[in-house]
Amino acid sequence: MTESASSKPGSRHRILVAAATMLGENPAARLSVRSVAARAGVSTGSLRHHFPTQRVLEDAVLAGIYDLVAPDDPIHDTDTPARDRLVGCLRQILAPTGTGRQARAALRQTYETLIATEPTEETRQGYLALERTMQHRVEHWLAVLADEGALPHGDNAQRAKFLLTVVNGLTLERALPSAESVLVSENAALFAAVDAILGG
Amino acid sequence: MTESASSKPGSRHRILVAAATMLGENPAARLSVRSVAARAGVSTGSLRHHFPTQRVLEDAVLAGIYDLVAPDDPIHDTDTPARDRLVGCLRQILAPTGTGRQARAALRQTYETLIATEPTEETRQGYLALERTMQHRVEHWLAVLADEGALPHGDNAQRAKFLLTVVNGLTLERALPSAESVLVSENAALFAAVDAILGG
DNA sequence: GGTGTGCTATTACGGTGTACTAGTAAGGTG
DNA sequence: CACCTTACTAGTACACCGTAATAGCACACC
Repeated sequence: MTESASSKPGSRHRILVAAATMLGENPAARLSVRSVAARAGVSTGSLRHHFPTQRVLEDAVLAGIYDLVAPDDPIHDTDTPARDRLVGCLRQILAPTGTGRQARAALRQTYETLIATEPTEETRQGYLALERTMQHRVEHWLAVLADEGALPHGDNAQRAKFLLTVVNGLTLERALPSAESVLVSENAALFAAVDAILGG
Repeated sequence: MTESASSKPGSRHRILVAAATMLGENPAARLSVRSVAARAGVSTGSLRHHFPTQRVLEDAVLAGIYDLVAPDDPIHDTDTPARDRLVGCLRQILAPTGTGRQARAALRQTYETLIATEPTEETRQGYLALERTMQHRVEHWLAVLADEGALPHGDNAQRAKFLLTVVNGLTLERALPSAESVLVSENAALFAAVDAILGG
């Protein structure tokens, strides 16, 4: 879809892929102005022109990381490590939330239908159904990883529940104010959660 | 107990009170080397001699604050295992949320002041201060556990952030409909999160 | 031709944490 | 007394950070 855009060597795009790559290599990377600029082969001034502030850069990376790193369900892409795949899948769940105003709007939806007042039995069942599909989706991913030996056999239901709790926390935090961009800590949280599953 | 120590005008103590005072005046203060050194009337070199790294400084002042405020914190109950203690402490910050209608009311509060509309800068700063307090509290718990060897030394800030993300997820889930009692899966999630920290 | 306009590179400023060196005061030991 | 060791302090220096300001370049448009 960005074929015309990628045909142009636009440095904005290169900056984004550089930052996303760095984050992929090291989830706790700092994405400093100079390091990203150097990686992208541009100068800090150029970077600052496209992304006036660090927050803007990080949010942009966060918004675009899915298209750049996880185009579609990557659970079967055995080229990349299992943990990266699982993190990518979880991001898929987290993606529709968006950031900033969008995240608040998304939370507004669930708040008004489920929390503001005692939900009707119908909406309640609707949410529970959606939650179950999420649960099943995550469990499916875990089953795939377990089949290929990347995950010791165990209570995948409980594991999935834990992962969804983390995702819920990130969803809430996306709508809440934050001192810095959620990008880094969110990435770290996802990897920490996945490592807790895979390593334990 | 430090009466003899406080009788000596030792700069170490002055540094601690300076840092604590700054944190008292503004919970979001940065506690930079130069600022607390200037506040304490010492040089950066002197500060670095007593507190070789910034983390040591922050942990020291955090320990001082919380031991002075809450000396009977369950984190110090060395009779029970570390993971149980940490889970108990996390429960402590999860407790005021309540369950059911109460949890929805609690979430309603934060929703209306922070998410429903773009929050004012004042409320934003207020929330960020509160979040920082939580962060410091969890970091203090982790520092205590690290001191007694139950937790390998590492990036406690990131660990605390992860734990708070899980707590946020649980608070959200407390307000959402759930098929089973939240307490069971909640317990599992807390232990899973704590084990992810302690075991990794 | 001019003249904007978008993009880039360079440089600079103030901030951070940390490392290093020199100097000083105290306290023991010959 | 002299001497050395130790704890402490100050000052400076380094590398990095985010951001702002400036100047140069290419290209479209009138």
